[in-house]
Amino acid sequence: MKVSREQVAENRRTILKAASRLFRERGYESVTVAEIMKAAGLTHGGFYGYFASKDELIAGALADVLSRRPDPTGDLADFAAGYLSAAHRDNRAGGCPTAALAAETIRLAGEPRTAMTTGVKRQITRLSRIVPGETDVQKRRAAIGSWAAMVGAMILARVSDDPALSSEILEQTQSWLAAKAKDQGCATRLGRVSRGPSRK
Amino acid sequence: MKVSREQVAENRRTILKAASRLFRERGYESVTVAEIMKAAGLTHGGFYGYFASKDELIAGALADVLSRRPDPTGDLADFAAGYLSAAHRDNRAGGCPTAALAAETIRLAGEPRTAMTTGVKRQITRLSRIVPGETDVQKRRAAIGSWAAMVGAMILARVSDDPALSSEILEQTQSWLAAKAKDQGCATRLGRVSRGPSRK
DNA sequence: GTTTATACATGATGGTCGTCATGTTAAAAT
DNA sequence: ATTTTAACATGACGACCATCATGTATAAAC
Repeated sequence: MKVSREQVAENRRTILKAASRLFRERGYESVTVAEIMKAAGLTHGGFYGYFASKDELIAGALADVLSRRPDPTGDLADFAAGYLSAAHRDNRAGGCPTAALAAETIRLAGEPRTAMTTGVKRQITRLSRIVPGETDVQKRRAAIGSWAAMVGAMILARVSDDPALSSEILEQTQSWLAAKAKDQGCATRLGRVSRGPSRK
Repeated sequence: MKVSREQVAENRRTILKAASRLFRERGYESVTVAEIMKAAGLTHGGFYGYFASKDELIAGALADVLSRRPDPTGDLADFAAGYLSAAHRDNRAGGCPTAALAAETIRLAGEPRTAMTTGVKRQITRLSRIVPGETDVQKRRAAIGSWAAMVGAMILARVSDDPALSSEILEQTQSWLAAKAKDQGCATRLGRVSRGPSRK
């Protein structure tokens, strides 16, 4: 049975969304085409009317979810509090695609890698607008470091099967980022980082 | 043909080592038992004389490689310089098992998760000995934050198919960690982080 | 030296999954 | 209203892979 044009467009969006959620939750490989189509309310055979291959779906789903990522608002502490929350940790399917999929995407080439790279660039640019710092160079550095710390902390918290450790990673990384932000101001005010007390 | 006792012990080590390298390079799922055995110089049928299943091999290989991780020496800047190097980025198979496998291990239960959790705990403990800070609480926080940042930066650098961005992530995260370490000293010297200049 | 136990090679098996061929039905086009 | 087109359901195909059964040759035990 043929369906309407709008239905087709909606089906495509539904497939992309279902794929993105399943991939974030279980990775690219263990999720099957049949499963994605079932989650989208269709049967597996119809898949190839929408995508030429599973690889193409991966590229499409990744580009889609990354392009829809909301612009961070507020200051870095606000953003970090939301990102490094237990709710986010426990919501892989609906959470940050970078934390969920970057490590797997390393082994892919072409479109998925490029899509993820674009996502990293954009996130760095956006974060540099909200991190503290006096020069653009400083802000970009802080954006890169903070983003790496948040993504890394989320992965470490998720992999830890000790709940106390998992929470500690989220909380302490947040405090550490906050402390770093304040110190950054302090150090620059003193006239340069290099004037800080020397360590061995 | 039966082989000597020592040969058996060596074969087991060879299998674990080959598995660990292949897993770090290509992930748990896409690596086949036959491939691991071939890399170990054996045929696939013999595998089940050593391990009851591929899952058991995953647990064994992960525990093995994590337990052999060298203790960080020198100060944090030294460690970060080695960790956040282009050589490490380009050597997944021989590099940090956390950066390569933590994200995949999230989806596993039981022994592999526990092994990875133990690895995270140990690394935090070890890093807290070399990070700057005046109290144990501060040092542990810095160890957690720095470890998260290093693991996250390595993943982001590896996934970036733009070489300039990839290098920038490694270099700037390193500078950022160094600046943070110095500031941390500065801030505490000033008598508490909370006395830093207030931001909005 | 003979016997026994076992590590491993070879090959088979069953299940899973990506992909595709075909048929059917309903939307578009005329 | 009729024709045409296209979306999707059903089912099949072929490849891949984890696991296991069997045979064999050699180390270990006696």
